[in-house]
Amino acid sequence: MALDRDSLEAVARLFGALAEPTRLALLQELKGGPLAVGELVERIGAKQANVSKQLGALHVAGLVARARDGNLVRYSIAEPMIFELCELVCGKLRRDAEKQLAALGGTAKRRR
Amino acid sequence: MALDRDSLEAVARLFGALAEPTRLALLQELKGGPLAVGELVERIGAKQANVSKQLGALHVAGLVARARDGNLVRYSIAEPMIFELCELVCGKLRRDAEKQLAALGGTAKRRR
DNA sequence: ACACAATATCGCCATTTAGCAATATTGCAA
DNA sequence: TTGCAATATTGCTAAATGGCGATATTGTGT
Repeated sequence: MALDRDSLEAVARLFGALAEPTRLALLQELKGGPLAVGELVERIGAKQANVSKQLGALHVAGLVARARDGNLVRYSIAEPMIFELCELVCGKLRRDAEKQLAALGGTAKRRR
Repeated sequence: MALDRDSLEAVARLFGALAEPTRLALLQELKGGPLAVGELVERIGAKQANVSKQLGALHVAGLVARARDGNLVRYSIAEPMIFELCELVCGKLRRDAEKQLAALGGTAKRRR
């Protein structure tokens, strides 16, 4: 079935939330379990203000959940689906890289 | 395994290519088979210049292939994977919409 | 009350980008 | 060649956005 303009915009917004390296890095860290903002700041080496902002964007998109825990705020993955998304994309990138290698005369690559 | 900064940027670029309603509309039309630029212009009701531009973006991202056919240029899907991506996203949006409905007291929804 | 730590928000700047009109390119036919 | 149709590109403007420093908010102690 064909999606109407509004649905396409909603899909685009969701993809847009995944279209930034910093946000992807945050999601990657959260894959291991909930983390507080400060821990995320240390791990990805970005400024606190920006980490907070990007977490806010992920939260608005419904991809992460927030939970106050005393003085800190713990974020967690709200949509495990995003890892399937990333796997699909990584698969394409791997295929592209292998093609590139082959075109440059790399050693034969295994096909599974 | 954790992706490095460059890989995250590559993934982000790919998601970015899917983060625009017009480009999603183009891909949706191409799902039915290859189409020339003019046909796409008619179907999605956008200006020719913009359609050409967005098709170029999709091509750079490696999502569509172009083939000259006489005086026209036919585009086609180069990565069927994108439809799995969209299906995952649409699934989430449907779940969200159902939740919203339930919260507002909508009729009971079937669980599969 | 106070001080302090963790997080969020604000104002700003620089970059990116969708859309547009106009123009350039490309290929076909006469 | 000339003319015409299909597509691409260019120059532009307006809007969105990532990152920054500074500041505001919130919660926990004392």
